[in-house]
Amino acid sequence: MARPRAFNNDEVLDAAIACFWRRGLDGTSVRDLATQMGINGPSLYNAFGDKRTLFIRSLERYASRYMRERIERLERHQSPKAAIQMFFQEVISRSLSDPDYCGCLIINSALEVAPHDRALRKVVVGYLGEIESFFVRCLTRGRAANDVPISVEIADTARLFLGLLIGLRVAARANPDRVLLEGMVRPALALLNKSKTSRNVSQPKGVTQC
Amino acid sequence: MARPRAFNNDEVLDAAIACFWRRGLDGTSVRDLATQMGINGPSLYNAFGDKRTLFIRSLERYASRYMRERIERLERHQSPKAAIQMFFQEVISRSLSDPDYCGCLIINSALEVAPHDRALRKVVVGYLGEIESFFVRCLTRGRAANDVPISVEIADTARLFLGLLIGLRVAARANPDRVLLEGMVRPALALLNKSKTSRNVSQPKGVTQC
DNA sequence: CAAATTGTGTATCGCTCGATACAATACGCT
DNA sequence: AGCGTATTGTATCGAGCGATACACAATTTG
Repeated sequence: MARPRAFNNDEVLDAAIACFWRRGLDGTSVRDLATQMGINGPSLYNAFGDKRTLFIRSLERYASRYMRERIERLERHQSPKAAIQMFFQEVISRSLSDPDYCGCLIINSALEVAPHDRALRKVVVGYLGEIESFFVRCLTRGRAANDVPISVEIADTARLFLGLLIGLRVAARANPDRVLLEGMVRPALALLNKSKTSRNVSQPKGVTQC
Repeated sequence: MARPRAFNNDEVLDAAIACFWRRGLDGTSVRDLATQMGINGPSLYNAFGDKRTLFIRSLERYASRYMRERIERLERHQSPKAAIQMFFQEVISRSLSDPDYCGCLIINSALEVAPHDRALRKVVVGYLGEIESFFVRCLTRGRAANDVPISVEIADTARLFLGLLIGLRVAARANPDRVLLEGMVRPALALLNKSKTSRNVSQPKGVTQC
């Protein structure tokens, strides 16, 4: 019963995600946002409240479109162990092919905004927890399928993978070097291939296992 | 042969470090800096050029006072393997007792400024390389002392530790939880104790395993 | 059609930012 | 002492910030 919106919320949110992804919350101005979203400042405030709220909405959409998409796709189509391996392989591939050093919006936010914003910290911690849970599920199912060695302590190994993922994405922003990124992941993934009963086969160096 | 400085460069640099540590480069204003450093704006510019140059000076002093201090102290007084273990133990202890969620200035900078500043990126990458080299040295010496299993691939394991350190400090800024931080480190440090704890038999040289 | 309501576009608010102009000040030097 | 020089304090610059006032446009409802 009034004038309708001239834009689609999800489409302009994607533009906002791109802005925050590259420059962070403080590094992105409302003018940048409005320009990239193709709307005017007042329309932005009318639709999303303020910059921080727009950031929260963008972060939530990012989590769905990128993090959860990857997790659900890998869990649906891969074996538990392969899901973990391909998860890191995809992240490394993405990090190396990104000319803007964007990294991961969630992890960027964990460092930029979480320490200074209690509510946003809880949101970010929740997203990180989803990633950790993904690792826990994969490890649990992998062990049930006898595909993950008994020597792997599931809870701590999931935490290791989470920490390594964070380190990987942060390191890639400063130094996106394939040798470094693949190297830091290799010994961790090797934990999943330790032979359970007899000898194991060492991975040839320089080859990304998948 | 003129009016002398009314302040000590190192002392005010320590105050600048505290500011940048808490809020980052963009999050710290020149007014904040001047106030905390106990000097006036023009004195700051006269002594250090501009904010970015002051940040570089602060970062360099931080690297010496904190990162290199820890590395040199641990390498001097601990066995190679214990140096690595205590390194992580100290970082976790520090992260858990820090009410301001400061993290590590170098790692914070890797995410905040490195992607947007080529010169600073090289500086940060250099500092990260020093940490990686510390791990390489410890692992090399530990293996020479028969204290690190032959199964440990030194270069990649050093990269793993670097990645894990970064992930640890970033995660701690968003979620400083002892269970999480100690858990993510435990499986990595366990790599250093593999064949030792399982059952006796320190590795006879010449027997290749894994 | 007219009234009511909501989005849009222009212009701008008050504020803080990084960085300086300028004059007063305090020291070493001869 | 008194000149030369570097530092200090005050006051402020132009630019960009987040956010909004206000009039106009577009749509639904009566």
